[in-house]
Order: sequence, then structure tokens, then C-alpha cells
Amino acid sequence: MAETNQGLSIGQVAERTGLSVHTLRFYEREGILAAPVRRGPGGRRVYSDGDVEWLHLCVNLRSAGMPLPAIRQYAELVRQGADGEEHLLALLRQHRDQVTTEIEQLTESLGLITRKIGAYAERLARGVTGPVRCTPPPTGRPSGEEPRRSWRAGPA
Amino acid sequence: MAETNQGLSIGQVAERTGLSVHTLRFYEREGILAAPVRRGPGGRRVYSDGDVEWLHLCVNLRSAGMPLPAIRQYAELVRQGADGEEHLLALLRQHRDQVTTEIEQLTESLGLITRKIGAYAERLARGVTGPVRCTPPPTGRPSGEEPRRSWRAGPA
DNA sequence: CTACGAGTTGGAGCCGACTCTAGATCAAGT
DNA sequence: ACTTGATCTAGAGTCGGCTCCAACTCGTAG
Repeated sequence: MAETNQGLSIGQVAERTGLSVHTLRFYEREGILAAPVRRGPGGRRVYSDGDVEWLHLCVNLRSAGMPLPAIRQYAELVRQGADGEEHLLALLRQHRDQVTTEIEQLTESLGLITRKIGAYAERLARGVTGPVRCTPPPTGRPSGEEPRRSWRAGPA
Repeated sequence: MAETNQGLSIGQVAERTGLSVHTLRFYEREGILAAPVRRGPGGRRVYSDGDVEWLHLCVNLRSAGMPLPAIRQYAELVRQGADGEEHLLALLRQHRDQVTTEIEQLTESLGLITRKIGAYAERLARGVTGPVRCTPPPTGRPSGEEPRRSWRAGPA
């Protein structure tokens, strides 16, 4: 396990990050990587452990719904080193809040669907038929509410 | 409050669902609506309260990450009435599970990012500089883990 | 030397979910 | 009658995030 191998091929990295080789190249083109990937003889990408770690983080951020532009921004800040650290911290905090509200949203959704399941299951059990009155007590949002434009991160 | 108005225009529905008129027409074309929308003189759409309720549900499902094909399927089952109820219930349960694991995922992500924030904040506080060792104790996922292919619902 | 498999590049294509355009029609107000 | 503004239809365009292709280069094994 102490095998801190110095240099992985794109295929190997694909394996251990769960991303496809296509996606890895794509991310690189998109400036998602914190540092430019080293190239071995023949121009082949040689990924360091740091790269892989970074990619794991990216996968995490992605699966938390962070769009590529935001990740790129993050990467840029990391590249800048100390200069961007404040900003970087702010970005992370924003992301955290984003995820938090996302979780709240989903939890709410979960409640709704669970109620619906309950209603349907009961109806089925007693053989009743007809449409189910589904929405819970009116949430009191008459209008003027935006449909939740996820994220937002300045253009590259 | 007792104003159970019989028939809303597309614009009014857009207002109270948060969807754009474009999207409303789009959804209709896509077979997302449980019942065909009535048309008034001049061929204009006249939405019933039931339609609006249904749309609210759709908005909810969407924001919980359910893709349109799955919602269409749902709508089809509702159209079939009693015949599809078992299936419908199954679909809802699947969705619930989906959302549940999604929440788990996000919660995990949240933990990671929170740890990172802690690390960065501390470093900044004490003026240290340099890259942060970010991944938490190796999660023990050496490879062979799919990158989480969300949903899946049969083709239209 | 040759063949093969894994890499490389740039660019095209695809999918989901909207989003917008154009041109016609309609309903109401002045 | 005319204008304004909401709707209508059909279809094209956009955007994010991949996904795949063609054509070429390596390194190694036979």
C-alpha cells in the first residue's frame, strides 16, 4: 500500500477516478486541472499522485453538483497559490452553502413523495380508485419565485 | 380564497408554477401532462386547477432530479388509471430511494468540503502557505466504482 | 520488421432540458 | 379601426457535459 507510484497513465487514472479517458482529456482542455499534466516521452500524459488526488476532489465537487466553470475557477485560484486563498476559501464556503440548501430541498421533496406513496399504498390496499389529491397544504407561494437557478459562477 | 377559478391561461400558470410559458408548451409536447389541456375558443390553452397541481408535482420531481422521460412514464401510468397503479407506486418508491441515496451522497460531499474549509481556514489563520493535503483518510475505494450514473427510465 | 494495443490530437456529434424566433391569430381597450 | 399584448404553431438554437471518431505515434513482443 506504500506504493506511492510516481506517474500513472491516463488509463490508470481513469480506472482509479472513475472518469473515462475521454473525460480526463476533456477536463484538461477545460482547464479543470490544478497543474498542467506532465508529459512523458512521446507526449503522453503522466499523472502524479497529486493530480489523482485533485481529480478525486473534482469528482466529489461534480457529484455535489458543482458545474465545471466553478471548478475551473477553483483550479485557477489554486494555481495562484497564496494570492487566491481568501477567495478560494470563500468559494468553498459558497459551495458548502449550496450543497446544504440542496440537501434541504431534496429532503423536502422526499417528504412530499413519501406522503404520496403513503396515500397510494393505502388506496391500493383498500381497492379504491381515482386520482389522488396529492399536493400537501398549499405552500403559500402565490408567484414571484424563481424556479431555482442552481449554482452560478462567473464566466471563465 | 374560495376562488377555485375554472381555467387559467398559460401565462397565469407560468406565474404560479415558476415555469416559463415556453416550458409549459414544451412539457405538453413531451407528454409530461397527465391529461391533455383543454382549449378555449381560438385554440388557447385553458388549464384546470388539477393541471396546475400536476405541474407543481412535476416541478417537485424535476427539482428532485427526476428526468423528463421518467416523469412522462409517470404521467402515462396516471393516464392509465387503475391499471397502472401498482407500477406507479413502484416508480414512486424507486424515486424515493433515488432521492434518499442522493441525499446521502450530498451529505458525504458536505462533510468533505467542510473538512477542507476547516483546513484552509486554519492555515490562513496561522499564515502558513502551500498546498493543502486534502483528501480525508483514504476511503478505501481503490477502483472499480462507477461514477454514479443517475437515474434511468425506459425510452419513451 | 511488423503487428498490436494503448496513447495522442483536434474536432464532430449527442443528449437532456430548455429557450428563443418568426409569423399568424385573437381579445380587449381607446 | 387600430394598436397592444398575450397566445398560437413549428422549428431552430443554446448550453452543459460528455462521448466518439479519424488519423497518427509509441513501445513492446514475436
